[in-house]
Amino acid sequence: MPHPRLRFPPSPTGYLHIGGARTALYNWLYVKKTGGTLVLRIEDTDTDRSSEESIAGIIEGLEWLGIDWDEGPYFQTDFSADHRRAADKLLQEGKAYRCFCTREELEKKREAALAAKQNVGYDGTCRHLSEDQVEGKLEAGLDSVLRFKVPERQGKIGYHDEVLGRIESSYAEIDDFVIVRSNGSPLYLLCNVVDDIRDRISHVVRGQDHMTNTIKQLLLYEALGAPVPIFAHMPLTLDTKKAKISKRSHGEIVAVQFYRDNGFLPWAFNNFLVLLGWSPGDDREIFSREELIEAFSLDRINKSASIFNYRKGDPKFFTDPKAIAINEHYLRTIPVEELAPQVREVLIDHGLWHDDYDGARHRWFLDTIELIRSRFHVLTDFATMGRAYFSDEYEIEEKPLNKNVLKHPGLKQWLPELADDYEKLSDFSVEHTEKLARVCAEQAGVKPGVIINGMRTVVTGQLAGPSMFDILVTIGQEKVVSRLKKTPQLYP
RNA sequence: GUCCCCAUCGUCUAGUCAGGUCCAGGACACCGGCCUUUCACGCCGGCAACACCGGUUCAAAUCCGGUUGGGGACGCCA
Repeated sequence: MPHPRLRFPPSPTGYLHIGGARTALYNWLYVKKTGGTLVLRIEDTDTDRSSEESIAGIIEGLEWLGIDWDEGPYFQTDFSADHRRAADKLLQEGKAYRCFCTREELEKKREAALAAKQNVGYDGTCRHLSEDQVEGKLEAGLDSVLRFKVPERQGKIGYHDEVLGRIESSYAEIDDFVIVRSNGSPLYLLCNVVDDIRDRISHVVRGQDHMTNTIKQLLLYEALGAPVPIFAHMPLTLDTKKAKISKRSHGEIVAVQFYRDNGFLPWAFNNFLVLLGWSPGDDREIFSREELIEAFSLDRINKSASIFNYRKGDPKFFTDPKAIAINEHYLRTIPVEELAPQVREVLIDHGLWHDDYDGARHRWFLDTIELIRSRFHVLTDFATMGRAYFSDEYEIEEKPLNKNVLKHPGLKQWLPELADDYEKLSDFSVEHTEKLARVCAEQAGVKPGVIINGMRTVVTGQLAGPSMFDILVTIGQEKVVSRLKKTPQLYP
């Protein structure tokens, strides 16, 4: 295999969802590993359901993930001449035939078969129509579709799947499938094969939901006289009720965009996705881009479906806990310089950005991220839990307000007094602020924790956070003094 | 109904092809402990699985058969 050529062929009928993203990722990884080419092909032949926004959304999603492609985007509808030519050829060569069965008739038969618990496939009504009969119906102006004529052969057809091994199916089990609509437009099964042949696709990596398509497409490759590519069918991703995840039934939680909007690091999300159905064979779970490309292989893709562990209404985890765990791992461990631009974006979005964070206060900005990030899970936490570091307008959370402030009425005096002391401090350092806080506690006759935790609540609005005196120094003398002096306003 | 695929902790998974080193390893989640001004990080410890039945074998998570369960497909969608 000199130069692998793979493709990601989304249909633009909605946003990019995690199943599609994972398929794109696996294709991308294989291409990167083998030095191959990735083709992006938009399969927009379903004109009723395809939309421009959807195309934009899918491309945006791929770009956010960092999944780039080498060719395309191609649009399937731009190649309809190819598809029609292939269909004509099949008809001419007797490998396809006109079928005049109406949708109504077909639907009726289908329902009857289902009700009688009979096989539901096409019964071949039009397969043996004589030329005269076909002419007659055509002259009568009847609509017809083109069906592929599955060869009448004994035995089985099959292929080697890189994930699943040998897959086969009896010829007798395969129904004559429609390849061209009555309006003349060719359908997926055909278009997809014609395009893959033209694009010289060598490897088809797609979901297991395509397995029956693959069997039919094998026939198409043969009929069109083209070599078949290598196939690898990935396991599906199911929900906790073991239903296939879909845009329709799961909504935004399965949309890639949701993860971008909720503070995921793109690479962290890729890292989560790749583990849904693949593992390196050892205990590693966190991979850099280079490590993952190096470790990836098709034959280590799992055979069985994985579950996207999203529990609706879970108060603690807004999505799969493992996804969050991986994201927070990256959030807390990547070089702060790498994280800073992404925090910057979030702060801009929330109106918390100051330009001097790029200039005079850049060091401060980096140090602040370093100080607070170990408690955060997603980027947006910098704008919510971390708000008091970047703005004077922040909320005091109710729980710490009650527990750390209101419970100790004395703080009404102690904290402003401490603020006076802090104001006089010429060296506003961790050592000095701590010393004064402890003196303050001693004079008040309370444990240092009372002063410290009261101060934390007043200064940050939060129940928990980094070491208190690091916070003070980070937020700065002036702001700390001013915030502490306002303590009495918190009491009713 | 027919065909295809799959089956290890709650979840993601290692181990299955080349049977013994597995009374099954890791991660997440959960529970406990240490650390600590809080919370988190970190560290230490714990809970927790080979779907079932039969066969082959000295030996089965691993091989074979069956059962059950789950999923997918069966469209003039992709």
